[in-house]
Amino acid sequence: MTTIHDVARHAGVSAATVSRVLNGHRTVDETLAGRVRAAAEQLGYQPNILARNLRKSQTNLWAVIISDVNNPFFTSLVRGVEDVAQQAGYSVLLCNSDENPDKESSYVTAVLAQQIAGVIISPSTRSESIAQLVDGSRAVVTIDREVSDVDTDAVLVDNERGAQAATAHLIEQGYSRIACITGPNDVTTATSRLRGYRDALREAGRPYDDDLVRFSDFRETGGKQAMADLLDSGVRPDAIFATNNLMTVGALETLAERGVGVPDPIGVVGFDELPWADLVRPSLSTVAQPTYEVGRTAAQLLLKRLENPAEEYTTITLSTKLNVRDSSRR
Amino acid sequence: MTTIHDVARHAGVSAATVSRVLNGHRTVDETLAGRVRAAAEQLGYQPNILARNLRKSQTNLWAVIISDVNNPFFTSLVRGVEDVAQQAGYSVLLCNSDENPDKESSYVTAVLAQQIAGVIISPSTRSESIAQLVDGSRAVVTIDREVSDVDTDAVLVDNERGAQAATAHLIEQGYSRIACITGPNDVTTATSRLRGYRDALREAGRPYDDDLVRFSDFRETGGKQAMADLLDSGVRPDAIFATNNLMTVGALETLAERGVGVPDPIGVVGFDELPWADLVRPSLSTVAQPTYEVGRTAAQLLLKRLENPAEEYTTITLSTKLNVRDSSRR
DNA sequence: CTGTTAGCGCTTTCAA
DNA sequence: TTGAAAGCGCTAACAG
Repeated sequence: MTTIHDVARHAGVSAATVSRVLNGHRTVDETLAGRVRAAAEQLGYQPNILARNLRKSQTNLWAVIISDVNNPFFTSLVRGVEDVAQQAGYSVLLCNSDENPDKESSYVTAVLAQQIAGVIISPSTRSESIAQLVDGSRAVVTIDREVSDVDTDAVLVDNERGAQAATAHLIEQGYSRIACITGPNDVTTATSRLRGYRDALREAGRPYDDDLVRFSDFRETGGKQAMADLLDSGVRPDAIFATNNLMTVGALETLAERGVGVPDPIGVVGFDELPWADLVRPSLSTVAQPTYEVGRTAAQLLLKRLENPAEEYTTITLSTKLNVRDSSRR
Repeated sequence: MTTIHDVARHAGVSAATVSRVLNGHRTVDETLAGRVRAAAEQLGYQPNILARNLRKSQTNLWAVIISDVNNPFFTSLVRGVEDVAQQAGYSVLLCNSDENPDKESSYVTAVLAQQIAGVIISPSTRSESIAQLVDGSRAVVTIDREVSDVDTDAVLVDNERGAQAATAHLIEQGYSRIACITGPNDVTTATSRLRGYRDALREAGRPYDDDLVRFSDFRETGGKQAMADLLDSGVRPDAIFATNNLMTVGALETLAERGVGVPDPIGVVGFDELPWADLVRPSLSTVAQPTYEVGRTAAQLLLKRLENPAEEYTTITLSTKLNVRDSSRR
């Protein structure tokens, strides 16, 4: 293995100069710099990243902490992060927290121990982990969910507007008893989307009825149960707005099992695009989030933060897009 | 930050002894060991992983090099790897090669430079990258595709049997002009699955007709085009066996666009399970691969290899499962 | 602008 | 069984 000293000897300079040239630090005489670059090239020199890491007490790694790579919402987000990271010379560590605060916290500990440069995290409900990261002076960007108590850069999506558009669309299609299956009420995405739903009802002069709302868990089984419950409880909804992709799937399962027709008698719109929304019959109306863009944007914020740790924190909110398909059109 | 020396001083021993105790090396007097552990506990000592990495010229990182996290086939595989890795104290770097040998090779270079401990890779067609990894004496496990020339541990799936079962099922359902849309003929998964298709025809005493076979690219657009081509070319297939998930989606798109009914007049079976196979109408018959298990198994092989680099190479072949649903039942 | 020097914190010979 | 000491390869403070 060729080291920086080999290059130095070969170029007739000191190791420090080689380091300066290769890292673009300070100004180095062009003649020397040329000799160094030539020597490095000739010897096929590859800097030892581990040594650099130790010296700088920092790795060239990012961690992305999400609840589950199996959720298509996250895969394309991860993809967006990775594309930016790679270009900037960082590698991406993948951490699945499974919405489990303990698992999340154990990853945070690992991140701190590994001296990861930066973290992009979709936080679970507790904010301690985030605080821990910020205290450990890691660059942190939160995505998807808002965190109170702790200041960080953040990339969010306009959940309220998205939910409002979805609900307004159902109203406009003539549905009158629109139910909402949302997530846990301590998760901001769940409450924002519920708020959008309520706003749309109010704007249309429709009553808001608690009986038509179910707080579930953002999981498939939860959506399935909530849907069954809505059908069984006698509230007779004629449309469903489900606030994430997994619960939408669950709701559809119940409807299919019971032989209830979509969009008639029951219309469906789900939050989150699904790769197969166009393929199902009827095709599924969704509120699409720009997931790849969320990942890209978060990565860019992280990059900025690493370059300039003192800068003001930024929150970027991206827009959703309502994709009207057959499941809500009658 | 507390270092190993702090612990040593606090326990009244040398740093070397602390290291030995904490790594379980050699035999250390139980009294001293106890003092060391107590001191470490008390000071909240966390070993500096970066220093250890440098010293050992190796990280506690694994890389998973796949073509694209957006493909559900890979997400659950990655999940399987991560679950094992985390338990064993490794972290997982995610690398999307996009089936692009250059990108793959650039990741391999990065892996070598980062001194990653082990690599799990779904190799593109060229085997140079694998050779490079093996030469660089990284522990390597290949998955999904067979690699000639280079010896590694491997986890495969019984593609031939899976394809055969799918085709036999179509025959049994009374389809007589069964087409096959397969991948590039330099990719082993494509050729194995085609072989299975052919075997099934032969066993049933059916003719094998080149005109009913299309070599495509394992992508959605490729499957879409191949399907269109089959419909337009006058060969009049009455069933389709598509050899991966993305091409199955493409084929279904063409069928939907043209208003061709499934399973009548055309039956469809796809290789690879899809999370929504049950949700589409008609539900989609698939050859399911145990993707999570593939990931788990690969990770376990990697672990073994790291423990004992000299061991014989193993290839583990897992079985597929035919999930018969409505798209192939008439 | 360049070189010397001093570590980063750990593991692992080597000698006791 | 234990400790002293060396050094992994790099960067950055300092001196020239």
